[in-house]
Amino acid sequence: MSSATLWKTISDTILEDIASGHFSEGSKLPTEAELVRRFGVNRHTVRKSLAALADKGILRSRRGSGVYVAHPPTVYNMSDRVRFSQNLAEAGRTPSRKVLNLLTRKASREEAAALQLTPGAAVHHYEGISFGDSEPIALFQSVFCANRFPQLAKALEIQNSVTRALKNCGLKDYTRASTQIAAVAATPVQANHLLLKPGDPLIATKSVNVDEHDIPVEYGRSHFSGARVTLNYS
Amino acid sequence: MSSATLWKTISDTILEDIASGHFSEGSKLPTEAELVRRFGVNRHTVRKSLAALADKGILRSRRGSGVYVAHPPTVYNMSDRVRFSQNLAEAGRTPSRKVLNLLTRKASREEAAALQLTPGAAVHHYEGISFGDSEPIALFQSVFCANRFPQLAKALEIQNSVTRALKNCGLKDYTRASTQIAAVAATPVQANHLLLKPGDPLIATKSVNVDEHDIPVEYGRSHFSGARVTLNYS
DNA sequence: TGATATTTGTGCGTATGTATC
DNA sequence: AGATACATACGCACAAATATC
Repeated sequence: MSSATLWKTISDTILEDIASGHFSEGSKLPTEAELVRRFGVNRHTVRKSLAALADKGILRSRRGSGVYVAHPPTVYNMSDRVRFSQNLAEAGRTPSRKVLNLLTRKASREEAAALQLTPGAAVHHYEGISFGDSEPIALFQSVFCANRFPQLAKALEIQNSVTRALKNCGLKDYTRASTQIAAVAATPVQANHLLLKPGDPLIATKSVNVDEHDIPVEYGRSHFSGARVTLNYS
Repeated sequence: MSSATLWKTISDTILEDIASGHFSEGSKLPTEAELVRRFGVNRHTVRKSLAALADKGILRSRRGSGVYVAHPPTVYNMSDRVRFSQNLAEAGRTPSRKVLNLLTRKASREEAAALQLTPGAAVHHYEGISFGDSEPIALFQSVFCANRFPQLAKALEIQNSVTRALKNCGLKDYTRASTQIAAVAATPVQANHLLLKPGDPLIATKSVNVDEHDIPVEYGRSHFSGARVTLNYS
């Protein structure tokens, strides 16, 4: 064991603490300063140990907050009838939502094309973060034709569920017509929302949901945390 | 194109929202608390983003009220017949006035010289703030010969317009004879009135208005907010 | 007018990220 | 590997100005 470096030893010790349940999933590790005292080494050495575990996806650090134990990835099923809540419940996680922005505005060219509207038509803009067990899973941004669903904005304010809000506006069912998937790097703001670092990989999806007559009702864009989500087509 | 830091990214995002017309001139931005929710960052971070834009003159904050999109500099025409209200109306802004001081006193040496009076002659002192769309544009301070216009002080109390008050006192028309222009730093008091910071640049003007016989009737001094006004000679 | 809530301004302390010596 | 310094970011608390009823 003479070849083992100081930082590797510390890294292994922390790993054992996690494996033994001393530090559980999502919990906060002692601060770097505390670890410095505990192991009697320089802060750089502690940081190297933590960085090694963070690279493996075992730890996650947040500037100004602390270092945390990461969760294992969640499997997200991409069937033709995608329902966020149901999806996460199947994965054994408790779903929740945080609305960042909810307003009615004019559609961009891209949005108008996706919803088959005239450019500049009014749309409801619904934007927020999806959580599983209080951990951010994805950023979502959906637009709906305001003309077809005049009361949707208010319904979304109350309902906290797109499916239920649309049902309140008279839409019984909707299915996923098309989806584009890409991988992008997280912007600082995206990274912050998802508790990641800028540049971390995201799964970017663009999808159109249609009603029973194949008329588009929703154009949704999502950014999943690449480290915490695996998309599953089946 | 996300820049390095969080605050810079947020700053750029807000700038884009302004450029795209999402936030228009003079309109109120979401509160800091709302931006905190939307961007998911600490309030200090939001404030740093806003401060960066405020330093550029793009935003302006008012304690207890909110943060607003600043107007581009108002063009103030310095013709030979300057009328404040008309001037701002031409610039598409609603003019108003707030009188800070209205009294009759003895003229200083400088004032007596400008009005061609004997030193110590009585003058009406008229001082206040000019607004465009409720935004302070300039501080003004005018003196008039009290001997020639005995009722002017009362007229100014009622009229809220120098042109109309002078007309009530028998003066049909007056024109600008001379103007001196300088740039000075705002004193704390001036800055407070103009919603600026002490040391911010001001355009200081001194002008003499004369009647049809070239006899001085008004000696006016103004301090325009350098950030909000561009003087235009034509 | 006055009481209360909202919003911005400010300060202090703490934590992580990065760079240099 | 150690020591120091600075930048970025978070958390909390309170003051001051404004808005609202």
